[in-house]
Amino acid sequence: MSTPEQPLQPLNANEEALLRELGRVMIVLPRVIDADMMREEHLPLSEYTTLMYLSEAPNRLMRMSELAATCNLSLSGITRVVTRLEKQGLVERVRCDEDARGWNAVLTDAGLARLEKAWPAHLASARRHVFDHLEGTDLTQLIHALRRFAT
Amino acid sequence: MSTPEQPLQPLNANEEALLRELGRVMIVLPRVIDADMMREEHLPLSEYTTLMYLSEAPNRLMRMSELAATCNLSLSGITRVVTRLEKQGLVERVRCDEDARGWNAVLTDAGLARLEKAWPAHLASARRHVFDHLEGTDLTQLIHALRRFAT
DNA sequence: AAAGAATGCTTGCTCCGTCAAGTAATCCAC
DNA sequence: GTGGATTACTTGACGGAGCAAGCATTCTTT
Repeated sequence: MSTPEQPLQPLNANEEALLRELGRVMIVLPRVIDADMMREEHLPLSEYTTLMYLSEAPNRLMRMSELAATCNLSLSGITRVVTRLEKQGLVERVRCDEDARGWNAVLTDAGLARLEKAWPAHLASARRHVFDHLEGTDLTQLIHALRRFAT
Repeated sequence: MSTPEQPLQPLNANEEALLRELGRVMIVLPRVIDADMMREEHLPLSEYTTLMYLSEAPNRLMRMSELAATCNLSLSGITRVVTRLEKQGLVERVRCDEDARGWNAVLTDAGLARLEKAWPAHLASARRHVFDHLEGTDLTQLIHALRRFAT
């Protein structure tokens, strides 16, 4: 390549290998976990995750925008997830007291029950695809690295 | 929960944290790298990856099914990527000599040039979102763990 | 050598998530 | 306190990726 360019060091062999594995995992892992959840619980991973974060919020309630950020979804994305969950009676939308522009998504009792029914499948999937392969890995170090990715 | 169930140990705090970070990275990392590639090169990550793997194949040529597996795409997914690349003149489809059902995707000279133009953007993105945050991480250990995920 | 099974790839359909534009409510300047 | 900007969320249009059905070719059996 003959064009002038910034001094970018190429990757070494280890970095190259990491990048390719990361590419694979990024694509495949969400797919297989979602497939597990669909097969065993007919609950997409996105909906499971949303229920999970809602269940941990005070009063099982979160503003839409807050929920979107927590779930790593766009605002329109969370609108659609919540609409689907609402149709199943698992969450409700209630207007926000202090700001009538805002909406809270609230986890219903049915939603909590659904989550409690579904979590073993999610846990099993996570074990199967992730934790069963972590022997000899320093978790703390790994978490620390992941936490800074894509920020 | 009162239903009988398999003895699933819940996750400890570290595992819980890892799972959530992994959830975030799986979702966000492909998105930001793709966004970088689009902004700087108008080349989606899926197309870049496809060109890259093709460039490394003998004769810059691969069977569709082989390419799909390598790129972690479904067969129909790779059909569509290759069709888009073909429209841009970056790859060609040529019938497979030894089996007329099969097709090879071949990287054209234009495709190779496109790849060489684009890779600095990809490398920079990978550095920015991944490698710049790996200080103090044992790469070999990490690669080894990732390689076994979702298999 | 002809018919039926299997293989390799493509196409039709659908889902899911993004972006951009739209709507409704609030904040701010004056 | 009224008009214009800003904010919170929703909706419409779009695109990417998967599955299942379809089409063409090859293999297998007799």
